[in-house]
Amino acid sequence: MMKDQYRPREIEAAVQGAWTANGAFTAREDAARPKYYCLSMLPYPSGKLHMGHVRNYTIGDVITRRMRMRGYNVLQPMGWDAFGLPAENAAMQNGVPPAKWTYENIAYMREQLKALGFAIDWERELATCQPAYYKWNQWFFLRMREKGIAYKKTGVVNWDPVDQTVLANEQVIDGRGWRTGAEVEKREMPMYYLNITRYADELLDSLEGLDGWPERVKTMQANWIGKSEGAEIHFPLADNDGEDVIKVFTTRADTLMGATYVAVAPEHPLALKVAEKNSEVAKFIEESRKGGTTEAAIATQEKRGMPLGLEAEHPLTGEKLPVWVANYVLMNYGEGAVMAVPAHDERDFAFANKYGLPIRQVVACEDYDDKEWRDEYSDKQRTLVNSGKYDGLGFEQGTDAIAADLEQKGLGKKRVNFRLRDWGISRQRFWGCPIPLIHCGKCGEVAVPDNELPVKLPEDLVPDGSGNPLNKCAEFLDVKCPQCGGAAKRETDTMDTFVDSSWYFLRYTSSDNDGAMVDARADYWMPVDQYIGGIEHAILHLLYARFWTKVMRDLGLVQADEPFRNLLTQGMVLNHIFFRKEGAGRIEYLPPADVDVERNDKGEIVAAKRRSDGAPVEYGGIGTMSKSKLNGVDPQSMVEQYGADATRLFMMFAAPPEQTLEWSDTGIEGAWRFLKKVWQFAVDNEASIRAGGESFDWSRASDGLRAARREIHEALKQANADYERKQFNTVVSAAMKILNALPKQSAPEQAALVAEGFGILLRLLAPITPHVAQRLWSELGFGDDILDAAWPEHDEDALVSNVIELVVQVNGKLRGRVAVPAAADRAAIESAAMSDANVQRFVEGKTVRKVIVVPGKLVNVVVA
RNA sequence: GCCCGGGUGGCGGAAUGGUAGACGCAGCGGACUUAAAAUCCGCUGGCCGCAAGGCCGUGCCGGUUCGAGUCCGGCCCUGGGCACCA
Repeated sequence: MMKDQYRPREIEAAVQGAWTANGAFTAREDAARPKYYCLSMLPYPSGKLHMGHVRNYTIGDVITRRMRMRGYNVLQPMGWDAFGLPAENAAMQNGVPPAKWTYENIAYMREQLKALGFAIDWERELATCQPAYYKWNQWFFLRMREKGIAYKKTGVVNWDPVDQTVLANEQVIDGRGWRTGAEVEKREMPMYYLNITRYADELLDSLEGLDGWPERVKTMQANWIGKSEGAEIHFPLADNDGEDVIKVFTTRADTLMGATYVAVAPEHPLALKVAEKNSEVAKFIEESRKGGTTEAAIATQEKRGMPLGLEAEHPLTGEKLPVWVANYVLMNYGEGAVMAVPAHDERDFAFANKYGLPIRQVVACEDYDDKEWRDEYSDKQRTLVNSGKYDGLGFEQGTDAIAADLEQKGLGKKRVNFRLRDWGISRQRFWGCPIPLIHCGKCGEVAVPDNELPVKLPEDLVPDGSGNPLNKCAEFLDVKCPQCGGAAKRETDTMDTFVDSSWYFLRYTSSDNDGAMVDARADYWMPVDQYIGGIEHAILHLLYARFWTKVMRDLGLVQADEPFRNLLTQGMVLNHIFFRKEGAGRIEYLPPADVDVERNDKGEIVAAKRRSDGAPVEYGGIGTMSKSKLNGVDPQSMVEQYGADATRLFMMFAAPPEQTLEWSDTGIEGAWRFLKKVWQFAVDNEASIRAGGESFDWSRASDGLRAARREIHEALKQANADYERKQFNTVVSAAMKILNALPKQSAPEQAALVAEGFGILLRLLAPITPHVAQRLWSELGFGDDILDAAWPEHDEDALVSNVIELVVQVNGKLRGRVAVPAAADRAAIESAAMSDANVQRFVEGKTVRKVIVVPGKLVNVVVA
């Protein structure tokens, strides 16, 4: 007998226990079955799960479980992105080593994931801070170093003064550190780079083949790579000690004959050299360096510059052109210098007008006015004028001809330029993967031999906030040089944590292999069939992972060209925000749970009060759940209150996966209520369900039974289509429709309907609410294990009806409904439609022009 | 400025060019209860109407079509990405 009450905690614990006991989610390579690798982005072990995690992993779990029921050999692994700054910060606060903090968080969050019932193969679990994992970061870094893909370069780097570390360009947002928000400073520092630009073309071109990726993610990557075709042009310097040529990049080489000056960036070596002797220039450089780097500042910043007192030769005419330093030239794009063609470039135009530099029109435009810019001046569809032998040529011909002449003189050539920079991976941080190098006074920089890997990070050090503690750790620092045996020092820089997450999906396939980074099992599982994660990783992580996979391919480690076949970027989880204004402009946020809300007739929030004392509270609208705004909802308390199934169900029902999701307390209660109804239905109809399992001849069933069955199969058909396009909210709707279509208290003659319908319902729900589905499935005698139950498909015969209702329109407006036999021919349908009284009213006295019949749907009578 | 999304009831959201608002939440009414909770039943886009039914309605303006939330053109608002990119 079934228990009367739906008790999720009891059910979920028991079902999860059974899964663990029989290793239900252990994945084995099996050539006989089609494989499916379903992967969610691994979490950072910050302490506890948040709702974004729950959403992410529920989406992945739903896909995983459904594919398994459809007969696929499915792998869903899990791991921890375990290196990074928060562990260091927590260590400083609590005086606990980052390792301890991290491993404790992992242990806690692992239990949370298990309590949510995800079908994860825990045998493959990894944490990127484990030596067994990062050993291969180091090993592969050395391979890349041998190939020149990893190389050392001193460069200007972004220095975050708060975190005391170097940031990648990608980690600088509006001139501020992406974590700290502190204004970034420039520093020179030797560091290691990965030559991702070598792969820029392939990374761009193979985007096209990624049909399973959202278009916008591909666009963002393409923009980031930023390929532009043009030419490199050299402007010889007339007389200058040292530098002999200014290199520029341009996409408009055809307009070279219109160049009237050359401009370099404030950070350009030439400008810096002049600044040594010219305090005016030095002052200008200093000012433009601190001139705001924020978006708004750049957009409104005036174009400013000053002459350097140098002259460069035009590469074709030899004409002497003044060299300027200008704040609108960017050091980190192209060559940090431009040839200025004021007549045909809007920025040069403004600059030339401001400083009275010459403007020379070289592209045909009628009524050219050198005081007022018009967009047609930079139109590539026009032909060259005032350009000597190049006159009359178009953009492409002109570019080709000029590039050919430049090449002959050794002063330029066609070239492709990328916005993408090489990836600087050195970090002056402790809690990261050590870069496996040794500095020897005699031998220089020496690689740690493979058989001495991994270079282990001491797990007992506690950073104190004054830089990297490895620099003070003799045990780590002092080593013998692998080449000469003399005293030497270890490199103390660690790798960017994006390195760790650039290949973890490959390690899952071979996580128990101590002797190799990956083995043949990688080629069984790769590529990942479905990857799920936040849109915030659309550029960096996904680009790095694609790059890393291609390098591994080129070093013969894997066959895959691309790591992720299908990508789903889930939307954020939002909640209401409430706050109070304290004195001195301070804002105090309040958790929504502590606030009582007053709504107007339209349901809009008009007032809010703190529950404890009734003090008024301001409503801040809806925003992403965040620690600072205190509007997060703890998944743990939801699971305790409503169960994992209800939590998962609400997450899937509240919005389609890619859209933002608004948290709703009443919404999760609705999900909970639905599961209670499902349970109650099983209790009330147990006998029918057990009795109805025999095969049944539906062709002899009553109209009522067949109508109910039709509803169920229509909902099933819709659910399957929606599962296929990953619109899980309407899958849940379909499940609700099925429950609504079933008789609440079934009579004996309804047994077959109830048994079939409820069996369909349980299997539709199994991926979303696996515990309750499993319990009811086995309890009601459908089978032992719903995990491997056959996925339900609708019965086409069930959709057939003897009588169908057609909508009748007159001139496209709904005027009536008529029931006709399914077999009715066109004439019969038309006459039935015309005989409807209301339709008659609108047709009377008018001429019927034509009648459109859409089979099974509607009739539209066109009158005039 | 350029490139992507998105604008549908009180709310979350449904609708292969064919009944706009499925499913749920909230609200209202009723049943059960001493009462409350839970549960169950009904109503619920706006306006007019006793009703039958009618008119209006998917950001705005126009177009294509027998028929447009859906397709096309032009706007407005909004979210995101990129950006003095040469």
